Amino acid sequence: MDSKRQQIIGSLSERINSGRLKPGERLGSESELMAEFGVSRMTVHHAMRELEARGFLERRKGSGSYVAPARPYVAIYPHLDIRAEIEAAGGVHRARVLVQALELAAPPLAQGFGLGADAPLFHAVVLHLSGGVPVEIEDRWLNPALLPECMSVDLTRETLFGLLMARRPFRAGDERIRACTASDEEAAVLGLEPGAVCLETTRRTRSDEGVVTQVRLLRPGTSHLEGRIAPAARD
Amino acid sequence: MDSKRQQIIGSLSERINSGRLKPGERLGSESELMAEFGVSRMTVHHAMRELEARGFLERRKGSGSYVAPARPYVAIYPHLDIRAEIEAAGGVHRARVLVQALELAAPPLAQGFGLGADAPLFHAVVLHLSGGVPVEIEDRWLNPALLPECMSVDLTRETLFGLLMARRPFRAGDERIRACTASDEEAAVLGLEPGAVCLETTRRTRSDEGVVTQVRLLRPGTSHLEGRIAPAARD
DNA sequence: AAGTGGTCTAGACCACACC
DNA sequence: GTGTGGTCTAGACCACTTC
Repeated sequence: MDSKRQQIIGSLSERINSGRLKPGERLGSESELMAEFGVSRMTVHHAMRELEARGFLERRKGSGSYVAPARPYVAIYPHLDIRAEIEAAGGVHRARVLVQALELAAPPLAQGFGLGADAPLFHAVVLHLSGGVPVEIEDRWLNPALLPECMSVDLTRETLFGLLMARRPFRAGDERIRACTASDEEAAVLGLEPGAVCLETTRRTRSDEGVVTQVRLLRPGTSHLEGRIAPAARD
Repeated sequence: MDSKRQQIIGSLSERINSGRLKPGERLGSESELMAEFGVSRMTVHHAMRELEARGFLERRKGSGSYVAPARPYVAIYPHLDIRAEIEAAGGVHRARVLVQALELAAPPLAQGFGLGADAPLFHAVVLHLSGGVPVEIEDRWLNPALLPECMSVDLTRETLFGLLMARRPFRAGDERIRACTASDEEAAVLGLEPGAVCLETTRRTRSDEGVVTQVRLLRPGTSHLEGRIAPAARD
């Protein structure tokens, strides 16, 4: 037996999802729904409040409750942690460390981190393999102040992504995906023909203190990213 | 002046976000918080209920309220109308219709739509241009029952994406991104060298009644997709 | 048995929108 | 002024977890 609140939520959301109530249309007032469902006002109120939180309704004080405009859709990709991705696919993750050093970065890169041109950045290049097959080159720059142990970490056992998530949860970031061809060196590392087609992801994550890390991920073009489509979250 | 509910929400979420309360830790009971904040139980209750809905808390009847485990991060790509995307970039959208027909689809494709092999599907191939420059080939299959006017639509004036979004009879879907090379025909249409690198997005959207549409979007490799990184939404 | 969250009520006062 | 949603209260009963 559903609670009364759930019955109201179910009844109203059905009217909206079925299209019988269209975006912009007004619902009954709390008093009207109170009478219709035979419950107290607070019960109606909290049911509608929940529908508002879920993005089905917009409520306007002094005016009424209206069906919210349709939300845009987004594609959601959970591809952030290469190790988790490989293991989810039933593979075994291995890593080969190609670079792990403190380096003076090119000025535009250093500027992105809000550091002077003479401040060294941590630079790592790691080849990730699934069951011995190369799947991704990770080329990462990192503000060493935010992960002091970066030079002593064994990157074959831990991913920088995992470390960063545990130590330095970030707030937000942006990402770009494009198609490109591998350089001779990259092709050799990934075991591809020179000039082979690749998928490149560039990502930058920020916390309150500035840019945390910037990474370029290169995958063979034969691999693909898988995401799902859903209505955009509110906020 | 914040409402009491907002003060409670702010106070509790600050304790969680600052890390003073860690995932899994127990919060005070409703009665304790009632005393701490000097409000009635219902006020505490609804504040915590909202925090639970936002994914900060987990509440267990008979046990207590606990800080929810950290949410994983995901990359989020907006689903944009190619036309809106071009215009947002200051370009002028033009379309060239290469195919607009009802066709008998290959059996695996028809099956995906839950239709018999003898049921025709709507098939459209449209080249989208920005200021005369080709930016995308849209190759779409569509259940004609869900968009009856599909054969009479002027696809140079309206995008199928826009039409479908307006009707939005779909609930969810999946999407794949990969790098590939253009076929000779595709390269000619996009104005690229034969075998040029491209970015391919394949998308399938479903409603309660089955697959609504399946589309393959092909862009020159020089273009890129832009997304953002954020904590995964609940649900 | 004691404590927890889940639900519901009846009543009250408020700020705001609309006419 | 009337009606709307926003907020808060005090009290009640319930189902569940924990001991």
